[in-house]
Amino acid sequence: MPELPEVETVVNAINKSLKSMTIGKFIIMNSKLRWDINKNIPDVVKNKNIQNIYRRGKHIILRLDDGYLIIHLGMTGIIKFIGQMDLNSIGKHDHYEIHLKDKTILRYNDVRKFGSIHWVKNLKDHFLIKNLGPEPLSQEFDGEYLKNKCRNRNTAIKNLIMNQNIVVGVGNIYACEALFLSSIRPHRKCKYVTLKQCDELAKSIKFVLKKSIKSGGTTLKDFKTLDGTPGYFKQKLMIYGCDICKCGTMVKNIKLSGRSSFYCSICQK
DNA sequence: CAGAGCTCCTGAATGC
DNA sequence: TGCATTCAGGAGCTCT
Repeated sequence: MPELPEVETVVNAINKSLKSMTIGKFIIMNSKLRWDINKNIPDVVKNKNIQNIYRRGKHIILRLDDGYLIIHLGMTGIIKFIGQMDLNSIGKHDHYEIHLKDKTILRYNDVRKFGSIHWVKNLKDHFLIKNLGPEPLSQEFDGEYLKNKCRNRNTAIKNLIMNQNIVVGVGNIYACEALFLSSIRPHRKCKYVTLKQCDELAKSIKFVLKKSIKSGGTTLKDFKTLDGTPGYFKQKLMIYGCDICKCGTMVKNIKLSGRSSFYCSICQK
């Protein structure tokens, strides 16, 4: 499931092939995603140059001459390079293709249809972008920032760090891992989390994300050479999906806002 | 406003 | 073997 590191990996993987290239055509095979793909996109992006490709939170942003494409991978979205020969075999879950003038073809596949693509003139005002919190790897995001957001809040700390309006890019897995590393229980109420703990938590979030980006980088090669095989990096997770903590205690799994939340009742307070 | 729960979707895993 | 049920999860939306 794509969280920030996976999106970063994808952006890195497609950056070289797309930057400064021109879109030849955009083909919609199946417009049904989280939001229906706007039928105007093929016309609007035709012959446009891709000036820049970058990540904002979990969104992939393609900056074109006069607007932006905002791509979200949802849960199961995959962008792969395909060859001319693959054009004949359109899979059940293939949704759209971007054909560049130089014959490079990108195809978007999404089994669960939680992903999306939007065309927008003004990025900052778009509803998916305008309320996003700071990037977790930025200086702005630190213990003090977190502590301020925690004040007077009754919700669980795990909900807070997964809230994209507070900080972007932290999904369920990394939230669990970061809380484990900073010895805080996922259901601890925000208002009871101390500044010291917020410090630890902010550091842990940066740590797990950086580590994953690094190991995501190793799948970058696979991503390209294997021609689209999903490059989910396999990282050793300390707590998510584990049965037993490194301390020997049984790992607990509770539901928070419908999400599986793994923690160790001994190591986390 | 804050926060909990619902919802979209499909395939894998589990139950009888 | 096979049908039915449960679950996973990003995040906007609805309701309290």
